Amino acid sequence: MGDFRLRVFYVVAREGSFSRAAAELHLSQPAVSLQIKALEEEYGQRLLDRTARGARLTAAGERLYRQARRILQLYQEIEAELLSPPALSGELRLAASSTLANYLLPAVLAGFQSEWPKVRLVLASGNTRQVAQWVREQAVPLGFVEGPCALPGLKVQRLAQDELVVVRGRRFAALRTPFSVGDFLSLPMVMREPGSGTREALEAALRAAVPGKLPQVAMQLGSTEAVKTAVELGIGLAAVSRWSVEKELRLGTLLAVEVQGLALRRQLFTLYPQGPAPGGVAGQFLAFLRRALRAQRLARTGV
Amino acid sequence: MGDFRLRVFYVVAREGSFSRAAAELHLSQPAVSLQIKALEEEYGQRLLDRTARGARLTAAGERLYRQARRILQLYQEIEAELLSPPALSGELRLAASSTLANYLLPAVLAGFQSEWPKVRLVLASGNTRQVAQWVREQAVPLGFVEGPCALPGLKVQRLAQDELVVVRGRRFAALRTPFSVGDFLSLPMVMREPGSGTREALEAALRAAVPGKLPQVAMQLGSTEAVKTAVELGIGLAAVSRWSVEKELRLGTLLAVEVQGLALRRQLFTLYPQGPAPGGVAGQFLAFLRRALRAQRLARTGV
DNA sequence: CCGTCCAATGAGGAGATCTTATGGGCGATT
DNA sequence: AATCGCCCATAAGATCTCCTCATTGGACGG
Repeated sequence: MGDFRLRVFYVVAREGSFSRAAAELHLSQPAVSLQIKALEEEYGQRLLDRTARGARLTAAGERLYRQARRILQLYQEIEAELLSPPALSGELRLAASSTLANYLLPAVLAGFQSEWPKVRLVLASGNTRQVAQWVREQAVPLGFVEGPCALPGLKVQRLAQDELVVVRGRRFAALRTPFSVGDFLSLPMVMREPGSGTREALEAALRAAVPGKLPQVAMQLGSTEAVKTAVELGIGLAAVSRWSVEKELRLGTLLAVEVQGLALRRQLFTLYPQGPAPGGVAGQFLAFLRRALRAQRLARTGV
Repeated sequence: MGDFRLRVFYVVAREGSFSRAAAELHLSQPAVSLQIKALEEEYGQRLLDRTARGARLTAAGERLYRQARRILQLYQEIEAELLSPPALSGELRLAASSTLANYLLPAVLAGFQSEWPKVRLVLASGNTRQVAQWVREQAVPLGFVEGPCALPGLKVQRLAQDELVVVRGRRFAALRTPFSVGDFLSLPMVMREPGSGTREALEAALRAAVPGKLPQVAMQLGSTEAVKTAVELGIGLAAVSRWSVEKELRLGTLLAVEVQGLALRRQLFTLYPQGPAPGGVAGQFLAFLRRALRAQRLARTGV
């Protein structure tokens, strides 16, 4: 990705506006201000003239801008050279636990596929323990899971953040909003089976908020799709990954419910066998995935 | 300074060794390992082959190395263009409190002078309050102080870290080393006058460690040079900036004493009038100073 | 086979950077 | 002329990155 600070400057200069640049870079406007300020302090001179209608380059800024373009171009060349090695091909076997396999990875796989059409992709899904096992046995070079997972011979690395969102059906009576954790615990829940990453994350968050209390499980189902349907039918509430209910939230068949004081975030991890980070196709895929996740932070849809 | 991560890679590649690169960059060896690892993960491939006797570039690493050289050269061009604007000239008036004015700034002023011979430099020294006053009245565009300092209309910015070191004369009986804070408090001290940045820093550190107790002042003197002389003569101990006793420590006329549990670090600040950071000659000087400080972190001599 | 050198790993902490919330200034609008 | 709106600066707080210290693991050379 190269030199972030320089990229920020470049975009601000090109757009002639701090806030437009912030939007384009998926940053807040103050963050952009700070980056520019740091750059100006590094060089000891004003690079941009702030006006009421945006920003214009100073003479020094003009000089920097010209060089910045050249540098950023070189970074692009690097990406082109390093990320498109001589026609990657072969088979890439991956393993992922349910939410990742169903909602996050498919889009990424599609993008990867279109960039390297010669690679045959195979995605297995299983629970966290299975995925870890497969990776440790080297059945797959790379695995993705939704919960903490430590096994000897296994390297675990944080990949992204996922946000769980509590949803209700349209007709499910909304108490006063926002809910307290207490309200929440008094309502019937639809849940996945114990051991599912989503369920464990919810229970961990509840333990942290109100030790010793567990939610009332009105119904237990084996897949997120089934859970969503049950919630749509008004059986109860559920906590699911924001990724899995994007469409339903847009359609309005499910409604997000805010529960105060409940930190429903969890980490997503990537697994690979102990030793150096995977290279070859697997390495390329991981790098591709990381770039996709970074780009996707735009959507503010978790991550 | 450009893209630090790329520079680290470049040096490792050129040196063929993580640890030699670490030494050259004034970093620890693990820090270099982590930078390289991050780069390798970003591109999804191994860039360096680790051997028992160092590291060699892989094919991908070679490609990156070539581009890295070009990019780093462009950064140098930027510095050359932006940091040498059309023959800076005129007068630069600065103000600094005692330790800075006596021990840190002179070398930096000399360097700046030789880079911009046309600039006439004037350095005033005074205590923290005076310096702040001068800056606020715009008598100088830039001031440097050794202690916290908040005044309306004044912008304060952390500049560097300074380490105070406790010293004793050769013949001063050393108790068992290392000292405890209690031992330390029972010994006679040579000190600057109250209000001096050094003294305030020492007293603040003691307050933090042993509330309510103050050191025994055997002698109070008006300058650091006088303090040093008194300590050399065995009057007592003193806490002084490491910068001010570099020579004496090397000569062995003063000896550093470790006092356990006493955090004798303080921050150095730069002051300028509220508003945009100073530009022109003052801005250039500040940028020059920051680069000098960064480079000097090599000496491990505080900063 | 052991000593030595080099890089990797883990724990802990300091610093950098982002976010939200808020203020101030200039132009445009009425 | 006063007000509204847009844009950038600042402040406070939280997070996360990155560095250092200490230690482990591996390979080469004696």
